[in-house]
Amino acid sequence: MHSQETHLTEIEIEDRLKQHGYRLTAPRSVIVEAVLRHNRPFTAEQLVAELGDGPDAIGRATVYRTLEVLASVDVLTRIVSPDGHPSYISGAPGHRHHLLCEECGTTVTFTACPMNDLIDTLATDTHFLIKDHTLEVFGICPSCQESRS
Amino acid sequence: MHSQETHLTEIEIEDRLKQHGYRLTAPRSVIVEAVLRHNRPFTAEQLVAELGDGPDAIGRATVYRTLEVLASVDVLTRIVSPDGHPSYISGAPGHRHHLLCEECGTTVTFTACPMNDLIDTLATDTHFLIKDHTLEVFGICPSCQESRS
DNA sequence: ATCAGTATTGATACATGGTGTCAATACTAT
DNA sequence: ATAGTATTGACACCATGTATCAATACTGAT
Ligand SMILES: [Mn+2]
Ligand SMILES: [Mn+2]
Ligand SMILES: [Zn+2]
Ligand SMILES: [Zn+2]
Repeated sequence: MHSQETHLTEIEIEDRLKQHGYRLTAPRSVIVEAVLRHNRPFTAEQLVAELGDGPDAIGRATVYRTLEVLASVDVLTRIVSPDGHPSYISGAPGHRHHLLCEECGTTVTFTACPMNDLIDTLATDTHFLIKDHTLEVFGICPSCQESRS
Repeated sequence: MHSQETHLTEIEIEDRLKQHGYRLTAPRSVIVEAVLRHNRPFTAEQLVAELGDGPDAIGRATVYRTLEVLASVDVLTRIVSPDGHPSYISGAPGHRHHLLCEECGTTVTFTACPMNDLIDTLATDTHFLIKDHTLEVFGICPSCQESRS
């Protein structure tokens, strides 16, 4: 099966931060909660807008830094769309790719990676040392297909 | 074979522009020549720096617009690296992907696309209408591997 | 519980990369 | 040669992200 609904809980994520040597702070908790409220890709600016106002406002820089941290700990994937606008998708740690709806942002995560064979071929053919790859798939989700016709 | 050295000539590119209804202008010719001088990924700003000075300086906006045009005509691939910085790679039109050296930018273009099978599976599994995909591979080229040890 | 050391925060200023406007100019088809 | 329109480029502007740095808040050790 491709789809994979598993998300870590807030506590699991905060443990993970600690395990990686990060401190547990109030702003980070707030950001983690906000991240978990999203089940679609969101931008850093969206989060800034959500959290950057009111009495316990969180600074723009902190939001950006924390998103980086969460990505480095692998509970967040930073995905750069072809038009160059980066967005974040939360999910369980591990190698994963995404199928995104271009209209509404609905995301299907899949862990099947078709690259393994190709990588071997490329390595022997080119003598490159392969380190990494990006792979994202774009389309229209069933619901958006309907509301089109 | 994966590697594919084919590049269009300046004249072929300009014909292609005409065929797509674009006018042939002096700035565009200059930009096409500049693009063809690069055999590695380059950024828009690099080109602005190369062409934005001197007597026949080309405006920043024109450089950006022309790169867009060339990409839309498929003689240029705009590739957004994971850190979000876009760069351009010239090449012959058609479906293609790239293997890039993270150190020196050396690029191997390949037309073998491992996505076809996966796309079918994803489509039947998720009922998405698949439109597009991005796939880029990163590594270290043989020459840069040597100069490391 | 207190403390010292240090990671983190957030205000601010700055940098980068890219876009919208619009009058002037240059193509191109006729 | 001309008319019509695509293109140019100066300019101002915006959006996204980063460096700095003094103030604050964690954390582990005592
Ligand atoms: Mn993969
Ligand atoms: Mn492909
Ligand atoms: Zn949709
Ligand atoms: Zn290299």
